[in-house]
Amino acid sequence: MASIKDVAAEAGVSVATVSRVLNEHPSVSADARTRVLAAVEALGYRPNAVARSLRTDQTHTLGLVISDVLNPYFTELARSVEEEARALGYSVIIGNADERPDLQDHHVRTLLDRRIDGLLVSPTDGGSPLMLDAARAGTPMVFVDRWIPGVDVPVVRADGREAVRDLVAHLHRLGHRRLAIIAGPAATTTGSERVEAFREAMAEYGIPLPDAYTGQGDFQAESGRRVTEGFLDLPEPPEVVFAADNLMALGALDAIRARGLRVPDDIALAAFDDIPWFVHTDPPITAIAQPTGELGRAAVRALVDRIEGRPPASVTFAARLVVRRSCGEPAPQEPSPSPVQRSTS
Amino acid sequence: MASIKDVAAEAGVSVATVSRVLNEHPSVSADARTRVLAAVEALGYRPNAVARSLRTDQTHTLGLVISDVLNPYFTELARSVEEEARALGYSVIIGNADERPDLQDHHVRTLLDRRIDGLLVSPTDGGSPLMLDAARAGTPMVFVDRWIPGVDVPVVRADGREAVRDLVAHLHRLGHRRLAIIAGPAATTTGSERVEAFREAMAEYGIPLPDAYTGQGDFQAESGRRVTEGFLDLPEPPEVVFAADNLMALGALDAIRARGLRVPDDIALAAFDDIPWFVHTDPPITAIAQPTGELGRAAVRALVDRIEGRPPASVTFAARLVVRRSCGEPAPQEPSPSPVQRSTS
DNA sequence: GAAGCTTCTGGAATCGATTACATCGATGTG
DNA sequence: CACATCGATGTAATCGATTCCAGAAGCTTC
Repeated sequence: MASIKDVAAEAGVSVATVSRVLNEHPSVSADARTRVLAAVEALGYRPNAVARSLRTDQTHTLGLVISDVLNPYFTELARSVEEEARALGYSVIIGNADERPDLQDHHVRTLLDRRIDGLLVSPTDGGSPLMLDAARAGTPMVFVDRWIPGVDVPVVRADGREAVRDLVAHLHRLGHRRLAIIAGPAATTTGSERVEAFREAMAEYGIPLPDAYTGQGDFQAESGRRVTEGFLDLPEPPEVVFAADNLMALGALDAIRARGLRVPDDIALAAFDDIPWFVHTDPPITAIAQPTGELGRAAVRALVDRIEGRPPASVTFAARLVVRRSCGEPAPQEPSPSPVQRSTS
Repeated sequence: MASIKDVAAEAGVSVATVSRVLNEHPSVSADARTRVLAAVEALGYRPNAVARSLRTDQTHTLGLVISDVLNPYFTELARSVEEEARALGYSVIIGNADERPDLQDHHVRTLLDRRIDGLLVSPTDGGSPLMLDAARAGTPMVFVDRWIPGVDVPVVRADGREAVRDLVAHLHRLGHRRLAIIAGPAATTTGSERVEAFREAMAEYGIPLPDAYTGQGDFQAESGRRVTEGFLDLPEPPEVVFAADNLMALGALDAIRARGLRVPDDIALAAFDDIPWFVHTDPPITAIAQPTGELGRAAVRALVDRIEGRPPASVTFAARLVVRRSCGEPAPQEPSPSPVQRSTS
């Protein structure tokens, strides 16, 4: 592959001049510029990003470490992150932690070794020493969706508290009193916050959340199935199961279906994180929707602000309840195209 | 961030010795080794992958350019690719083309600029000059899922011909005669092949595939909706709609639902590419399943073979029909956990 | 016509690693 | 004892860019 030296030779100038042309430095004669551009064209030359990064100490690359690519929520997040980053002149390298701290560490390490300019993380756990050290050492970093308390890193996330309260109100209005939750890992903020919000909202209606109705999941479908089976085995099973993410809701649906039970007649179901398929499941699932695209874009902007020396800001969006039929009430007319719509930018 | 020089100074040796220790070169004294390792530990030193790549001309990185991350099929593909690559000591950088040739080009260019060791592509179109040039110039490359005819690049894919024949047999047995298809872009192999296979299988039953029953989609949900609306507007609408991918099936479902029609009573639906959610849609959707994980892993192995100087081989897997209720017949008992199962490696 | 300014250009240092080659002391061999 | 061999180490070149610095050429200006 042609290097800058080849271009310089072909154009009859020095490598310094070639570099100047490539970087649009003002003091290059028109003549030299055209000769260089012609040589670039002739040789099909493309600058070596590796060499450039070594010299400039910038990779124009962001790392994004997410907890699970297979989760449509994170997929959409990743897409919007890449989109915004591209618009700002950055590439994105995605690391999929699969909810495993060791894998998360692997990716963080690999990304730091590559000297990415900044890191976007949705932590799987309380934060490994590696990540905390990096943050302390000044690696530009922003938490998105989930965060780690006590670390001085901007957070871009959605607050579901209000929406959870709306959900509990909705359930209460439908007459449900025995509400159960499939929680996420307590080590994640989204894992603990959603239970907290649920418990608090229930308290407002004087409903307790007994331990038996609090199942420990790990944000994966399989755990949703397991926990739901546990609920169904109880002497007095809950009337509603609220899954703290969409994959656990899928698992719950599997478990309910395996018993031959029906939603919402035998048991109601709701989920955190809305996805297009929820419109077409049997029945359509009531969910709490996050402005995922906004989240991703805001996170990138905050990170790039930090990288480029501007003060980054934490941002919190609001989530909102989307009522469908899985909790009992006939759904209101849903504007048909909305949940499938995608930004086509 | 500490460099190899700092480590050398700290350990009281030359950078060459440090490098030797790091690369497990045999001729290093035990004494020097321990001093270097201590210095590495003390400084928290991590080798700069950028500098290393520049010198060795290897990045230990694969590029993966897929057509659409939001499509669960490609998400799963990406996941298995990363998994296998990691096992073989490589990282993966994903580029999402969003079914747009210009974006595909952007990512191919960026990846080549970064001097990735090899490229895995599921082409969105017939192949831009850039990609073809790269292949011709000797960049290790493997096509996965989709490919470009006439280019000397190994292909790892699934052959759906047999499964499509099974599908048509299934539909015929149920009494359906007016079969329509929402095709993918003709520029993609999967776009044209699936229509071809469908047409041929129908021919075996003496059923024609009129133009009015062949809708042109682009593998996105919106096109599935649009095409399906066209079908429903026909004086004699089809009895079955077969969507060439899962997102277009989602769009079709939207369109059917918006008209207040029911599946399969008013119109039957089937899709190419099976996803976990198809078990829980209303009704569960009959689909053709690809061994997606196998595909990803085999593609990585072929690419790494090529990179490391071994002869790479094309591989073709078989797809299989998964019958559910969306075409009319009561579904056979489906082993409950299977479609949600994930490789936990 | 000399001095002082621009404008353009090239030489060379530099980023952080790897690695060919040279060196040096210790050991083995005839 | 002289010489070859071997293990351990350091020096320096190198990868492909960017960029500081110095110098050449062309203009102004007095």
